[in-house]
Amino acid sequence: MTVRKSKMIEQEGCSLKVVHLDRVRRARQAEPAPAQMERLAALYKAMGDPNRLRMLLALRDGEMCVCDLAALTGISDSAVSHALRRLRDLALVKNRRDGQILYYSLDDHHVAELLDSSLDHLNH
Amino acid sequence: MTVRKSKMIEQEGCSLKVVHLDRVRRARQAEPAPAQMERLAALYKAMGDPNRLRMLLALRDGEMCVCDLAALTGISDSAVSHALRRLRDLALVKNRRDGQILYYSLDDHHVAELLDSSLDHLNH
DNA sequence: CCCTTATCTGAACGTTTGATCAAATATACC
DNA sequence: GGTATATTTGATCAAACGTTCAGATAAGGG
Repeated sequence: MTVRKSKMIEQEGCSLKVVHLDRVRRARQAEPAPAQMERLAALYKAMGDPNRLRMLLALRDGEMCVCDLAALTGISDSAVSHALRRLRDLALVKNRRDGQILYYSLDDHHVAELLDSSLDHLNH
Repeated sequence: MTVRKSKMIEQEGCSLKVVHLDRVRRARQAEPAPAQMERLAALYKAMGDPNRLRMLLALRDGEMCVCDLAALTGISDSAVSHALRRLRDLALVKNRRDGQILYYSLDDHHVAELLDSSLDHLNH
């Protein structure tokens, strides 16, 4: 039964083979809370899919229905619905029903700002 | 042989079943160039993995070697190396060799700013 | 030159993902 | 009620993903 290096580091009890333990400790302390980390990673992962990203970007200009988004992305209504549910679970979008039609929009202006600032950074 | 709805829309020649064709057209026009879209999605996808995200966040405070990042994340050196290659291919990180050790850092201040602004948005 | 350390590479493998299909639900209109 | 439209749901499946392992490469020190 071998004790793994990384395991030992996690226990903070050993500096075996780690080149800059101080640096690692500092990084640990500067880390956001695990819950925040997880949320941020989940957000990025959700936005990391081209179709979902297209939907989010499109919704910056106003609400759209499932059908519209299917037309925009070229995937089926069902696929769009699945994608929207994921975005809704992450509180990135919300919807409003008008008769048979569900209109989706960005949940909150922070989402739009996040997307906008990312686009800004893309253009150096 | 059935012609699919979305296919027809892509050809801009038909409004069959699409509820708001005007809205879809507008979204299309407002879309960033495909190359930009792909890059943005690739960036988000890369940052969407918890271990890669932790590495990027850690590197905001200064360079670290592969070993350090393995200690931080708890995954093997090899896994870290694979992850770093992916981040390097996307120009998110760069490295500098000092003897046997490779020091990795964020490629550019825009990367740090992107991460920082995302963290800001998390805190409403 | 051999040995050690730090990192990289490629293959393998289990897991997750995103799309599709068929069937279910919800709303509107007759 | 019945039919039509809009959307959701659950199952399924191939493709993509992240990790690990074993072996390769690079650099330093005896």
